[in-house]
Amino acid sequence: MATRAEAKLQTRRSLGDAALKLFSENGYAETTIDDIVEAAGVSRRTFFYHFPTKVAAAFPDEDVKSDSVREVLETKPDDVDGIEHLRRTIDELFTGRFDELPRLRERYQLVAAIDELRMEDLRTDFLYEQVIADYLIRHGDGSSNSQLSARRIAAAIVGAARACFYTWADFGDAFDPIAAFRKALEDHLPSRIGLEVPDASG
Amino acid sequence: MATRAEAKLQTRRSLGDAALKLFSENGYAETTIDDIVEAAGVSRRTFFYHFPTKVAAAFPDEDVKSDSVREVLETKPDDVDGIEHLRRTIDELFTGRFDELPRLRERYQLVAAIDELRMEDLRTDFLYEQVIADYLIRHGDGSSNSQLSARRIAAAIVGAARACFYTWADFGDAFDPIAAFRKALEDHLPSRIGLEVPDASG
DNA sequence: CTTTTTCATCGCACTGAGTGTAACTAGCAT
DNA sequence: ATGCTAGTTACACTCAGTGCGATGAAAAAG
Repeated sequence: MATRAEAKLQTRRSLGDAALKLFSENGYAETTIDDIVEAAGVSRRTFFYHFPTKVAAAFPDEDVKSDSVREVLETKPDDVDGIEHLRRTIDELFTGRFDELPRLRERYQLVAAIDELRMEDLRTDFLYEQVIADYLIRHGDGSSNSQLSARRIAAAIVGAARACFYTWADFGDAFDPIAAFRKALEDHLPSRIGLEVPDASG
Repeated sequence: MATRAEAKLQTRRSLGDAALKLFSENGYAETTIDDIVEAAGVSRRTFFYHFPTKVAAAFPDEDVKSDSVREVLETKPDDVDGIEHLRRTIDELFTGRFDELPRLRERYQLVAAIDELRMEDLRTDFLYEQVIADYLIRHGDGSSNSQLSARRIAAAIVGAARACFYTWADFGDAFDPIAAFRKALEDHLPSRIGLEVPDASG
């Protein structure tokens, strides 16, 4: 065992791997935390040192928090338009998730199959949806229609991201999720900040 | 106490009311099921006879299941087009939720404010999203782009419904959620079954 | 009106997720 | 070498949710 940080990461990986393996083999409900820690060779309490909940073990690399995205959105460079800044941020956020191929696709096939994992995925999706909606609402005129548009756009974008992920989990290399998402982003993001049409047309 | 059915409904209402009251006053995590059943004057076991989980008590009138929507979708009349049948079904599903005004808006303000309730709301939303996506996928050509379009459309529609609800919870009578949703439905549903453009333009 | 069945309610004991606390120990900085 | 930090551990606890069986009154059957 070398450095402390490595050892920590090691146990986290062990727990995540064991969890994913047991979830896929025996089912989510049928797997207890005691099963996971036994397979990983650590104590029960250690599990909760690394993960706040049972489902969280299935997403051990989920580090990007919605708060950090909020911060990025607030530090807009002066030379880019507000919508363009948003577009770039979302684009990076989406494409950044594809760094750790190919285990990602295996994971998402499992996420698509297991209810509880899909719900956790949906939970984080919704956090991003809120961040985007808040950003658009803040740049709107405060009217109900402006708020509605903002919420619709945010939901459509995040929903499109989810659609890309699941279609990719289904079709694999025959489908390019990044290109598909970029197209969706173009479709749904208005060209300028004074928005009223939630779905732009080419 | 008259009929058994009335008494049952009475108990269910008591539990739902007590839960909503305690959630809003003391917070969700701070409210235990023992608190709820004490306030409602029934036993702990009775709670789980009426509701499968703690969150479910906040949605005591949620009877429409996604399975029943699936059935409706499968019994398409011959004289209407597939997309039109879908449009009508979704429209009815959405507008049907506004039958029990005005307690609905009060409830949704709470749902918007409490994380755990929003998640439960999102859970049912996603069930509908899957039903719609499956319907569209079944009518597609089986290609990855067809599946992607189906998923995007379903996500955009259900997301728009959610946007309408939350905007309505915020603005109240100054905002007409039904009209807003009908417009969203027009925007996102393609005019015919051979779909390739996820977002139609008027 | 009597008998039988149904079912909403209740009590009890149990599993499993998640937390608080405090102790231990190996890596780390000075 | 020494004190500090932080990953790990054991124990005890709360609370959500389940299984099972009992009760009593409404409802149906005779």
